[in-house]
Amino acid sequence: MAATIKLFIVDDHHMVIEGIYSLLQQETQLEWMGHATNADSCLAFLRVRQPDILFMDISLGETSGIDLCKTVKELYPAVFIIGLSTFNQQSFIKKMMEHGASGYVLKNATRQELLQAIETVRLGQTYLSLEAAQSISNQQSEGVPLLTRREKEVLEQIAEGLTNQEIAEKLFISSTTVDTHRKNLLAKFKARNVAALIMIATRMQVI
Amino acid sequence: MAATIKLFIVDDHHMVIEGIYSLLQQETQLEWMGHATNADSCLAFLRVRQPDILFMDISLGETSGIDLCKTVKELYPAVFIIGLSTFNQQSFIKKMMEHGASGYVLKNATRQELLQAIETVRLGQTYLSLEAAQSISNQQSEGVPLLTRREKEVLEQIAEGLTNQEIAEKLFISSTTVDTHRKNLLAKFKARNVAALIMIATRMQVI
DNA sequence: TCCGGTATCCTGTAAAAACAGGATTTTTGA
DNA sequence: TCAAAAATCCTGTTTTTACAGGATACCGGA
Repeated sequence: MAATIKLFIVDDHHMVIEGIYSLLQQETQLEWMGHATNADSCLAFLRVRQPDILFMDISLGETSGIDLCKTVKELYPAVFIIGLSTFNQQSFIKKMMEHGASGYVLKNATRQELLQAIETVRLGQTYLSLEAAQSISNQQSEGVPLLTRREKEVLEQIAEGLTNQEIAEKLFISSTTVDTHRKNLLAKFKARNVAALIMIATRMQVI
Repeated sequence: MAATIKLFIVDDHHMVIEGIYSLLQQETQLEWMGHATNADSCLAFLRVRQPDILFMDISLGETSGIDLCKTVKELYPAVFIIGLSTFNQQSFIKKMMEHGASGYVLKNATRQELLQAIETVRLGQTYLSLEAAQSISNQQSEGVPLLTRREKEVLEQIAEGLTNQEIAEKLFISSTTVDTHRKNLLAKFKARNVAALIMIATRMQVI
């Protein structure tokens, strides 16, 4: 690598901060600018200086990493963000990427993986750790049925626990119409009943 | 402290291992015996040598830290175990304690907290990190309801889309019993119906 | 030993969902 | 503009769930 790459990390777990420091401390081409343990102090730091790459935990106590990711990208588009998480939750990964993250590594990543992620992201490319990549490519889009606007609305209301009658009143349609949509939803998701429907839909991140 | 305290850590996240090493490396009265990234190699190590204190992650990939905790305590009652987790999940903490853990710290613990935990546990007392203690006392309010073994089984089957009758046959019980469990599940999760139940339960990562 | 929690089972009713098999109107994109 | 897709609405029947209000048996911990 040519120039020094400036890094910053925001994570509410000291062990993780120390761990990532420790794993990368020998790399002379990397410069640690510091760390923050919450969204506010991270933003406060960024107002003064910006790193090239920002490691960001997905769950920052109260504030979600997703939100912070969005904010940072709006204010400082040049900062590349790499998500950090112990969860291999594809929904989180997806949302972070949608909000401008450039990459994603799990906290059980090795030194090699971290370096690879930094390299890749710095070039403006996307890095997904192996497990994360698997997780994304596996389920998603494969087998996710295409829902109409109305079907999605009805599905959300069902998930809220409303009955057909209640949904009908809420959406100003007949309960038999709701029933039809329900029927179509079950067919599209190949679900036997509403329990399986909600289960499958949440797994597919439709709701 | 008088004698050297021997430590070992089992955690499947490199960052956490590096982090805890890093946080405690300056303490001369502490001796790191090493680390393991899974239950098997941890047990393999223990067959040869035993630490005074064993830091143990609650989620070790496939194997649960809960199980490992139990096994270790059966084989080596003299080893004090301190649970480690990013989750502030009261049920996990409780289970670990029930299975012989002497303490519990969250992964966002500071150096001081870790030292305090080690000190306390070494004396045979119980150490719960502040947040963990709060979490235990709070419990019900906004937390995940405590499910029994059977309720969890039934919940899983409901999520699969099985009817009461089918679940009954599968678990070799009466369908009215399944109905009772279902009733209790709805009450515990404060759900109006099965749709809301599955929604809430998945959100809480119970299923 | 006794108590509380768990698990089991029951009867009965009302409500809701699931299933079958339609039809009509509205929207929309090639 | 015209067909396809979407959204709307029926009438039924059957199955399942939700809810009410019980009872009994077992087991592990105080």
